[in-house]
Amino acid sequence: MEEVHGRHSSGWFDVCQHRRMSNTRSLPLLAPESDAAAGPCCPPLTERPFTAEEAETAARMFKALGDPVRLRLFSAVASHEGGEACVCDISDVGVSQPTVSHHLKKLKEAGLLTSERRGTWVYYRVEPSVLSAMGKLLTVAPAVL
Amino acid sequence: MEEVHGRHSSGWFDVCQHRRMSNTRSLPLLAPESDAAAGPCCPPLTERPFTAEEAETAARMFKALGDPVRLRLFSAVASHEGGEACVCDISDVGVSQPTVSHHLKKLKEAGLLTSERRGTWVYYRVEPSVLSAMGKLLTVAPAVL
DNA sequence: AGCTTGTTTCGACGTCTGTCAATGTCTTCT
DNA sequence: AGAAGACATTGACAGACGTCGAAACAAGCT
Repeated sequence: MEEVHGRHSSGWFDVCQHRRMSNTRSLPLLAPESDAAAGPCCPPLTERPFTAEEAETAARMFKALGDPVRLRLFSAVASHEGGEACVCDISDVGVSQPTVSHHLKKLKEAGLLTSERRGTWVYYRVEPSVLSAMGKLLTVAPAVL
Repeated sequence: MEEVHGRHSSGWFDVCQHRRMSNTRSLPLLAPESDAAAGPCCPPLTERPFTAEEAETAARMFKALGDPVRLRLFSAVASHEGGEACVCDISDVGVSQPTVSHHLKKLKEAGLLTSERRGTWVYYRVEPSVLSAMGKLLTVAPAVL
């Protein structure tokens, strides 16, 4: 058996790689649909003091990324080819597999990831609108001072 | 007694307002100095999977902003004129004064704020290098997919 | 049908976190 | 010196959180 890369049994990896190009749909960058956490949440942090509601919303996203394991998982998904990854490809973060699942669920609840089951595997994708929203949040206004 | 805005005794508020315009210095937007938590911590989230160390570092910052009260405090400081504010000007976030102090300490420990005592009051400033570092973190690479 | 593999859910445990009242420290004013 | 105001620290407590093993669920394979 040619052991390719670690603790997984042979066979499933190529399948994962093979399935990779099945979604060429462009992600809805600014589609404000039903999802609550996503979308146009808040102004830049430096523009004006946040209201209680804005802070509640934005803090949810920051909190989701405030755990090292979650951050690694999120980064792994975000940097994966096609912008998606199956759990088996990213669960090498030093914690048990149920814990990985728990964190992925948290990221999903925070609106940062979406999941889809295709056959045996579950694929996670980043929600790009949220990413850009958070980027805007941290935009330092050029000529504020 | 003219109850102005809640649970604070009268008198100190207007004094704070008066002190407010005493600093017109422009903030060093990209001064990379000695501070440990700040500076070049991590690549963009979408570039490659974070290592354990990178995740640990970046998660600390996200975690610090992962609380609504802290986020309001940080936003209040960041959006204040001159980029700094005394505690008395931003402590109207619905929690007790010790709790405000506790959160400001957390933000300071995370490297997001610095504090300086001037006379009776303590002024908090944002650490701009950290802000821009977090902004870069959330940069979505243009042509990744 | 049974077995195997990938993933989620459940239940429990210890730790961390946000909150407050009470107290302490530092500074200014009288 | 004494009093008062601004802010920090301490101690305590309830709730949230991260973690795991065990069990459940889902899909493919023999």
